[in-house]
Amino acid sequence: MKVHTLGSWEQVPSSPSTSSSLSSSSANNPKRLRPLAPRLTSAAVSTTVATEISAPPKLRKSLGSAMTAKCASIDLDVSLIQMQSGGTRWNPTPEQIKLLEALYQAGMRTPNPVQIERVTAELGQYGRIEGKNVFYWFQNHKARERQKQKRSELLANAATAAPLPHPKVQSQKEEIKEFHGGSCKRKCRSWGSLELDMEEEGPGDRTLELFPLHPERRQM
Amino acid sequence: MKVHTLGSWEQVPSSPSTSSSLSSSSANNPKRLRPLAPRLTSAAVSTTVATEISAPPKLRKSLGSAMTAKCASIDLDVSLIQMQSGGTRWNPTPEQIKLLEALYQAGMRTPNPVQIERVTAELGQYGRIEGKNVFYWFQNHKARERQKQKRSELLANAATAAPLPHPKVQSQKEEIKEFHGGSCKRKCRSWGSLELDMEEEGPGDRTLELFPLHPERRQM
DNA sequence: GCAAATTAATGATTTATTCAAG
DNA sequence: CTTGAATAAATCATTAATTTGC
Repeated sequence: MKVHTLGSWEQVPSSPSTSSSLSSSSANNPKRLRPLAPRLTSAAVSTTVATEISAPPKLRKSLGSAMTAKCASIDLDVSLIQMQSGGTRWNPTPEQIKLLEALYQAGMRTPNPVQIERVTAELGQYGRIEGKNVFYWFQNHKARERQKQKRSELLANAATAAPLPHPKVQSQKEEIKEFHGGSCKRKCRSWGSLELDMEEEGPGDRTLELFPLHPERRQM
Repeated sequence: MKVHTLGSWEQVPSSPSTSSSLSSSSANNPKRLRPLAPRLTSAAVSTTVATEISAPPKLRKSLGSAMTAKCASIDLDVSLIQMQSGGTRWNPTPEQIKLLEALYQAGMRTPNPVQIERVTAELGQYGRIEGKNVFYWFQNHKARERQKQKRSELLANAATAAPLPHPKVQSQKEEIKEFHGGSCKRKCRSWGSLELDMEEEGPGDRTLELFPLHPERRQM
């Protein structure tokens, strides 16, 4: 059965839509992380594509009214499906975070589909989670760790005034590169469909979705 | 149902864990080493987290009461993963390219899962193709068109005024920012589950109304 | 104490770069 | 050289944490 869980793409246009805002996105604010204050006033302007769903102005994740969303040609009421489970973004539980960090520390960086599946399954014990969350988490964590480090490095540099040519911390790049140069070609993450086969156990809110598409078959 | 079609992957389970051998980032490399790190730890990373998150200084949310310090262990043993290597890369046929370009010209830029499905199915008539190919094609095409344009722009500029030794551009952000700041509410592609049931070359002749690709004129 | 207004974090997408097959 | 594939950086968007006025 395939549940064509339509990509959201267009959810409930309910959110206040912080539309424009300043966006200035300050070139660089060395002081601290970007403040980035999203003005959350009720401006509601967006007017999305408006091909469908003329949802109520306000209605977040509280499925109170059943708006018969009629996207494209799917008759399922997506509203229900969507609301109950993934309307909002993933919010990791402490346990999940702990595990993820442990894995990160152990060296995991860009898990492949299989790994993602496993991790997801494991973390699923502690709360709702999908493969993409795992993937994104690693992406973001990696990037932000790097960011953090870079920042501190810079700070240290400035403070000491004695710029170390080679900071003790030398980035994994070296290592990786070596690795690659050594033999194979780039590793390739591949977008597996990698679908978990979970049934509907319980209120199950697992909308299984992972990577964008499913790879068909080997070509060639 | 459930097509565990693992995408192409090619993992050589050889790499020794290299657990936490990360070093850090070299501040500046003239050559910009490429991090790139999918050679993931394929060692069994057993992580046991027996941490009872009893009461962190700042309780996150209503964590509920079902939190019984569970112990979790994730065993990642990727050694078995060795799927058939993904072979060669997609090589579009002229027909496919034609269609893709037509779609591009018609305004398609970042197709959502459903669109990708359709396009893939359609193009599948002319040769093997996977969803990711479609996705990548649009990504690349968009980027390269932009690149091209920028280049010509720059060239024009150079002709009129500055010598401009390096063709290296660095001001693309300007434009993009402007673009975003404009008005749009980002579209959001969402990773739909979008699962096709068709085995291989499923639909011989899907009449499928061609890519809607609505004139929605997304500002993109 | 509480609820709106801010701010800090961080999840989710998009764009820019880079690598390498053909 | 062209371009499919993949990752990193930048950015947008939402949520929790914190502050503020009552």
